[in-house]
Amino acid sequence: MDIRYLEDLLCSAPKGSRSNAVAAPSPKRKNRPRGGASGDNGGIETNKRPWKRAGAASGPFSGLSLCVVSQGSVTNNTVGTLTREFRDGGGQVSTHYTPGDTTHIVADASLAASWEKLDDYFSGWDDFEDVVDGAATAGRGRMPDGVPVVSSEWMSECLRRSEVVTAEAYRLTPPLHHCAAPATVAPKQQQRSSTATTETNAAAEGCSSSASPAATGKKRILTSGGHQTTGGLVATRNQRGDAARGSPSGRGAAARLMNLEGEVGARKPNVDMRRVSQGQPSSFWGPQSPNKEAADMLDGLAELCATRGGDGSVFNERGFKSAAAALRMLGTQITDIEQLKDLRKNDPERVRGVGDGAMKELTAFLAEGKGKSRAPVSGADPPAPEACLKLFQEVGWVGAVKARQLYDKGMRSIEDLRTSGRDLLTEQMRVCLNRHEDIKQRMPRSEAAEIEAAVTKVAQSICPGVICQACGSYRRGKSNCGDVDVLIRPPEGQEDSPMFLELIKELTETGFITDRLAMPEGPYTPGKPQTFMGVCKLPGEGQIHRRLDVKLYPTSMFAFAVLYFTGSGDFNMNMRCFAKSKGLKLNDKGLFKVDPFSGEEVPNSGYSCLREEDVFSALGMDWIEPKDRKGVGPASHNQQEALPQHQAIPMAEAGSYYENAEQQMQQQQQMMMQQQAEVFFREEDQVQQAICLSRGVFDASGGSVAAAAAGGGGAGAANYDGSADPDLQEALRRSVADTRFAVGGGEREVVAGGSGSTATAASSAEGNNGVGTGSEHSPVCL
DNA sequence: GCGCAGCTATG
DNA sequence: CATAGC
DNA sequence: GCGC
Ligand SMILES: O=c1ccn([C@H]2C[C@H](O)[C@@H](COP(=O)(O)OP(=O)(O)OP(=O)(O)O)O2)c(=O)[nH]1
Ligand SMILES: [Mg+2]
Repeated sequence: MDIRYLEDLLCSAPKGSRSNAVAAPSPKRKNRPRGGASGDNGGIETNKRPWKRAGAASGPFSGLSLCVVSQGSVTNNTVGTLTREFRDGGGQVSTHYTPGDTTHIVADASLAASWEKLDDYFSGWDDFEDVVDGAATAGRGRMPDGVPVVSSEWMSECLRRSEVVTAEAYRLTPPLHHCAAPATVAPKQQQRSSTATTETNAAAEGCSSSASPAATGKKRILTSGGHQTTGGLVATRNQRGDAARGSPSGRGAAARLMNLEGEVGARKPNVDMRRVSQGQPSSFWGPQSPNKEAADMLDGLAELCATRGGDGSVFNERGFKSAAAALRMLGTQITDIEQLKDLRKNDPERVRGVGDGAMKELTAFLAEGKGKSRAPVSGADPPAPEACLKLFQEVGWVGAVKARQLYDKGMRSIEDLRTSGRDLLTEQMRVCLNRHEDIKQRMPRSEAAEIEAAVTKVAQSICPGVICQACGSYRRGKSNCGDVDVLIRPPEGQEDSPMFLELIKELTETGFITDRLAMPEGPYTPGKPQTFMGVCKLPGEGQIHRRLDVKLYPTSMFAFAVLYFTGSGDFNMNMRCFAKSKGLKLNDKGLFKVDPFSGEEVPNSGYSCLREEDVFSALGMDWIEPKDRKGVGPASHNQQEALPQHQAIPMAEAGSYYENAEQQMQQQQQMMMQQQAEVFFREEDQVQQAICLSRGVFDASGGSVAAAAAGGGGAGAANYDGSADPDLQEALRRSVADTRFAVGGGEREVVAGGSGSTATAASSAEGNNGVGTGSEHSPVCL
């Protein structure tokens, strides 16, 4: 792939004459593959060191005195975590720079990328005096000399190897011809318009931190609004490597756990178990990864793949994205392709996602003097074709193919489409074109709430007892939403009412719904989910059109539907992949067994889950808050032993397959227990624990790997051979504990029954009112 | 060389 | 079936 | 395109 395409794409400026041509970037991004981790920022990173409880002062780090320069709450971010670990290892860590004493300065993510910033940091220290417990008054003005300034990766590495690693490789490079410090936002005011093009999780107060114990105490975060680049430090190449790759001889419970994990890891290197929802590594370094430019370049290529479309483009897009994400995760700046080659050879884990394709692009990129912005080639009069394609695709329902057709017919701008292209478009495209200026904007969260309420009101008037819930980015707590995704559940027993069509009709007649993009097909079948997609507008002056999706599901599917519709898309992909690796199929209607021979869904094998939580449990997963449902990296990165990648198992090999499965069972069970224990004991998992406890779930799981699982809905279950079935399935279910999700306390109260069976006593009545699942918005146990 | 989530509506 | 979107 |  030629980089010049990218240049064309990126550099073509908005045309003066043609008002609508090549406009500002729009949020629209469709038809993507699974994302290689996008830009979310997540939570709490955890990690344990073997010497944890060992007496301090004599660890591997005695004699070191670090000055940690961090932005955000140090106690809460990962630097904080690293700090504690480091102290446990005998090192000294403070936020003060003490000439003559300080041996290393550690800069956190937010400061690592720019020397100037770091310098500012030292001069502006006063502003940060509430960081930790010190009126930090350090070397004002200039950067101290002689003391190495390193990225926090250095700390991670030291901790990982439990020895003092040379600082060289982690030194932050001073000269740094200053890669774009783009009108850098002062750390203090990071406010952003609520209708920005990027969503943040800034319902933060409401739904996030509630559970982070360390946060409560003293420090408040610097930024007022949500989004702090929370010094959210992590042991970058996160824990997995650290833990499994068994560090030194461990002691203590924690260490034991880790070693056990290591054993498992011996067979399956990737037993991270903790990641997933939480820390979103890709943005770990925030908007200022040392490799931002290179990563952006790769992301640009990804985008380019998408706009050009074609066979496999979806996967190309994903590929570039994951390479970009990997690069962003690197704490050290790559200035020479050789550095990457080394990493790929010596520490492949850290650069997972960067393959030959990306290497090729990076070679070219680095060669041509990175800082130097790529030739501002185009921007010329004939708009770059790619730019046009991209522009057209910002209109709903116009994809790569249609965009090219339009281009071939001479269209060059939105305006062209409006004046002479209308009859080239489908009805859906016409609607989206009409409303384009409105629809392309994201709406503030509050407006999404109003829209939800508007729908709810009418729905309830038509069908008392109905439940409506906005899902999607709204339920994930985002501060702005691209559309509103409303889910509807009629009261049980009324699944056959025509309320859905009535609702749409009513909303249309009142003028709330202005356009229809898609409606359920044909003759309507009771008990079947129904979907409306369209455009709506709240009454009143100054309101603009918004995309609205409404879906109705019967009660038996509702939990699955909520899970699906809450997303994120990446999260769904990962979770479904995980389910698949266990021989199951998860979709918006249920969780089913899959016949390993045919690859088909086993009839009547659906698990009965009335609440979202039941679905997590059924998969052996710990609950994940909606706000944390981000999905980490492509599932392919975790695929390692995902059993039959899905090909049906040939009859001939069935025997050995079963044997294998059976064998695995024992050790798998053990593994399960370990994990349970891990979750139970690991203090960093207080969050999860708290949630579990509050849900009254823990009692049910006390080690009992029991129950559940078993034959799905008796009937159609084992139709490919009753023999080893439940066991096989059990084995399948347990066999893959991959890194996508923390696999926790067994099956708990879920029951795998025929789809009909009203799931077991839905244990805790409250269920959802834990931390911010958006419970305040959820009228029902989800 | 294979698989990459799983599904719906439109034309 | 291909395309686009959730 | 990436991992296996
Ligand atoms: O490829 C996809 C796209 C979406 N979804 C699910 C998850 C997603 O959260 C939900 C709603 O889709 P939407 O496109 O509205 O995404 P969102 O998460 O709500 O973000 P936005 O704020 O852009 O609407 O549908 C998927 O499972 N797969
Ligand atoms: Mg949405």
